[in-house]
Formats: sequence, structure tokens, C-alpha cells
Amino acid sequence: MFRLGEFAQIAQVSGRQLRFYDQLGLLQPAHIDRQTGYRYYSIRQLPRLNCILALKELGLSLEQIGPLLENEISAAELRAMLTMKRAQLEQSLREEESRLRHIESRIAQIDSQGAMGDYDVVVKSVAATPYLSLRCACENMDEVVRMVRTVAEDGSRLIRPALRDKLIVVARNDQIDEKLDLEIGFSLTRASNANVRITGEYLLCASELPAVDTMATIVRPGTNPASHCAFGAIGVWIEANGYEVAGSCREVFLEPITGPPGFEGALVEIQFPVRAAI
Amino acid sequence: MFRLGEFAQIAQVSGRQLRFYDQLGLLQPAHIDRQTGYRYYSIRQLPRLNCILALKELGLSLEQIGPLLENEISAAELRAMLTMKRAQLEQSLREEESRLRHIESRIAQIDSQGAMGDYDVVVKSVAATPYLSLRCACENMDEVVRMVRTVAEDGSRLIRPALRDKLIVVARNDQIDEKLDLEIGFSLTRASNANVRITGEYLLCASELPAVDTMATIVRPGTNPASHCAFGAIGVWIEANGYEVAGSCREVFLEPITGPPGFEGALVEIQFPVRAAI
DNA sequence: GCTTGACTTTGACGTAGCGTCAAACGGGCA
DNA sequence: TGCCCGTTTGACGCTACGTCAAAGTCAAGC
Repeated sequence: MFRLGEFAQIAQVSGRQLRFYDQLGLLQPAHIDRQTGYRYYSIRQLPRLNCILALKELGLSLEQIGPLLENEISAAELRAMLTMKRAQLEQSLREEESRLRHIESRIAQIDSQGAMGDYDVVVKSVAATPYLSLRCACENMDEVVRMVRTVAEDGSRLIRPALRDKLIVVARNDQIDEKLDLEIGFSLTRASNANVRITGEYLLCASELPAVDTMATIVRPGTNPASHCAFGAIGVWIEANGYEVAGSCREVFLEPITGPPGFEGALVEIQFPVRAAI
Repeated sequence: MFRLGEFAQIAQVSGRQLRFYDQLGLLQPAHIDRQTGYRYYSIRQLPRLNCILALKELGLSLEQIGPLLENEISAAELRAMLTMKRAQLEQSLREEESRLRHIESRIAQIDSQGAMGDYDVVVKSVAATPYLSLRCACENMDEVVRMVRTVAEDGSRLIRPALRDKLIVVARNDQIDEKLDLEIGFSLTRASNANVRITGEYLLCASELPAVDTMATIVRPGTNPASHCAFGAIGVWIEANGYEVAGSCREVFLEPITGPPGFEGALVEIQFPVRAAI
């Protein structure tokens, strides 16, 4: 018979651990002195302790190990438990690999740029939302800005505030063309079929922006020159994390547009639908 | 300005999380109503929250993220943190891969045997220990048993109990021979140079069993027929976990030998020094 | 104005598996 | 008998929140 400390030393565990396992009923000492409360362990208890440690190494929780020790579990049930554990492990392995790639890309970024840019890509899911927009092909950025401004101003006037939500620009890059194929419009708080005619005989048509499960997003203040950096950042991020683009990019204006000149003061969320690259 | 719930919905985090980040000072609401205590967040705080989430995704703790948000950290320090994180991640990746292999081998075992044997391999480290032993080449198992019994009995008589520790048999399988090349003797509680002459003119000589950092061990009751299963089990385990044998196998008799016939009742720990296979 | 139901607040407890510390007591040795 | 080490119970700490409770707020419908 060994006292707690000796047994702990033999088995290479801490005394606290033995006390804890006693408390959980996983491994009760062979004898407890009634006078002193001292725990005494038999060397014959070593196999049981080793069994606990081995199962713990497999990733089972102590709660799961208890019934296993008492042989209350059939081989089939154990197999099922292990299979589940395996699936969890494979999942967490994939996640950790992704994290590792991500960290490496950040380290590379620091090494090349000397510091960390504003580079806060977050994956979220977005629900489908009703959308009131026009589609247009613009020749250059000036035209884009004019169109967006027109839609923003007229939309603000002509769509009821209770219905109107946020200005959203969708870039449809289906065919690689010199023109920018855009949809410009407002998301709505609820579905509506009404179309809205605005300045220059343009017509905002009701449609729906589809839901996206995994959307890589980045929020940037200002749109014009800095936005290219943001696009670059999100592109690097997508590649580094083993994703690929899976749909049309969206720019969501989180605040109503105010200042008359460009959109420098605007807060824009750039969204890229992504999926795990094969 | 948004109330907690709205902001939480926009950012796809829980309200509890926002309150928690407030409490830690990571993200304090833009405004708090003094009357009601209601938190009000500005959409301008979304980038900061996204920054927190992005850094958390990298595996940094909230405690580490705090200073980062306040730009109190230089690029070099951040690089160092990330490099450390990368090393940790790589380490845990290796561990998880090993666990996965281990689980798969257990599942395969269940599928082939229908149940789980007593199969509780544990890795521990053992310290160097003084050793009083004889070396002998045995022709067959009977001879081994005779020799072990002789050493056990004479050792028990001739070595002082305070000095004598446990009976240990080392199997030196250096050259693959038909003979079993063994060392049989006792570990000692402290170093000693005295040799001991026992029955049949054999001489127990003082030496030292070297320390082993990673020792795969398994405890089995009984030695004779069942021990082959134990050897098989530990072999499977070593292979499944990506180790290879790195030294001589030891059998440690955890209890003094008592019964006159074979060693069926004995509690034996089989030890294999291992290292990670290349 | 009143009710109602959705939302918010603080506060507390729980998580997994122990590590660490404190105060009090036991055991063996000189 | 004193001393030092080992042991006991009990408590708190750790991470990043989830969950629940009791009480107060807000906006909308009647």
C-alpha cells in the first residue's frame, strides 16, 4: 500500500489528480484510514489508473470514462463513441490547419509590409433580403459614382423610410468585360413588388439578394482609393484560408450617404461569398 | 445607434459576448444611458469588433487582443506572438494527428476482435536507477523462469530490504539470436558498488539502468501466456501512434514474487523505450 | 392611459480538469 | 519533544462565454 504521494509518483500523475479521480469515483483508494482520512492505494490499482489515462489520451472526457471502467458499455457503443470522436478530431484538425495558414499569411504580411494593415476579415452568414435595384453597365468609376449617388438620393426620397434599409451595390463579374456590370439599390425591411422610377427614367426593380452561408466580409471607412487595399486584403485572406470566391461581391453602405462629394466618409462592408476551395 | 441586441445581430455575435467585451474593456458601447444602463453601439464600432473577432480566430486570447487594439504593440512584438502561436498550433496539430491515428487503431481493434482488450498503454518517463543484476543467455522459457526465480529468491534473502527495490528483467535483443539475452536483477534505492554472489556461483553486478524520457508502458497481471498479448498490444500501439522502439524492453515486477509456481499472480509492467518515428 | 410582450440590465452559477494556496493535522526521525 | 515533510479538506482560479433569474424598459396596440 502506498500513500497518495508515492502512488502519484509511481504513476506519474499529480496528487491533485488522484484526489480528483477519487472524488469522481473513477479511482477510489483501496483503503482510507478512518482516523486520519489518509488515502492508501494498492499497486493493483495501477492498471485501472492507466486505463483512465489511456482513454483520456484518446480524447474522452472523464465523464465518459466512468461507465467504460465499469464495463457498462458494449463494444458497439464504444465504437460509436470513438467514431464520433474521430469525426470531431478530423474537424478540429481542419480548423487548426486553416488557422495555421491564416497565421502564416499574417506573419508574411508583417514581414513584407513592416506592420499590420486594417485587415479584419470576418466570416458570417447573411440571410436573403428583398432588394430594389437597377442594373447598369458603367464605363468608368466616375459613372459608377454618379449612378450610385443618383440611386441613393432618389431612393432616399422615393422609398418610405420604414421600408428602405441599406444601400447595396452588387458587382456582377460574370463575364470579364471592360464595363462594370453592377446592380445598385436598396435592401428592404420586407418584401415588396412595387417598382420605383427615378431620375433619368431609370427603374428600380424588386428582386431578392440570395442568402449566403459563408460570406467573407471586411468593413472599411471610405470607398475610393483605400477600397482597393481592402479588396486586396480580402483576396489574400481568401486564398490564405483555403477558400475561393463563390458569387458576386457586394458593397453594403452601413450608413446613409451624407456628404456631397465622393463617398470618403462612408462606412462600407465589402462582402464576398466564399466556399472551401477543393 | 443600435441597442445591444440589434448590434449583436448585425455583427453575428451574442449579446452576452458584447457585454463581456464591454466588461473587459475591449469594446465599450459608444453611449450608455445613465438612467437605464442601456448600451448603445454605433455602427462605427463594427470594425473594432471585427478586429477582435479576426484576432480571436487566429487563436489569440482576449487578454492578448486588448493591447493590440490600442496599438500598444509593435509589429515585431506581434510577429513574435504570432510565431509563438504558430509553434503551438503545429505542436497541437501533431498531437491531434497522433490521437487520430490512435483512435483509428482502436476502432480497427474493436472491428477485428469484437471488443476491447486490456490495452492501456501509457507513456511516462523513468529516471535512471542503480541496478544489481546478472546477464545470461537462456535457451528457452523454462530456463528463463528458473533463472528469474533464483535471482528473485536469493536477492530477497541476500540484499537488505532497505536497499532492494524491485525485480527488473531487461531483454537485450541487440542481435537476433535464438537465445534470449537477458539481464535479471533488482533496482536499488540508492547506488551501491557491492556485488552479490548467489546460488550456482552466479554474481549480481552493480550497474545502472539509464533514464528514458518517453517510455511506453503497460501493466499486466500474470506473465506467461497472457504476456504475449500484452507485447502484441504495445507493439500495435507503438506503430499506430507513430513511435518506434528505441532501446531494450524491461519487465518490472511491481510486487515481490510470492507464489511458488510460475509468475501468474505477479503484477508486471512492460516498458518499451520509444521515440517518434521519422 | 394601460397592457402586453419583446428587450435589457445586473448578478450569479456552470463549464473541464485540474493548479495553487491556506489552515490544520499526521508521521517518522533526531 | 521538536521538526520537517506529507496529507487532509476547502476554496478560488483558469477561458470565454451560455444560461437562468429577477427586475426594470421600450414600443405598439387597445
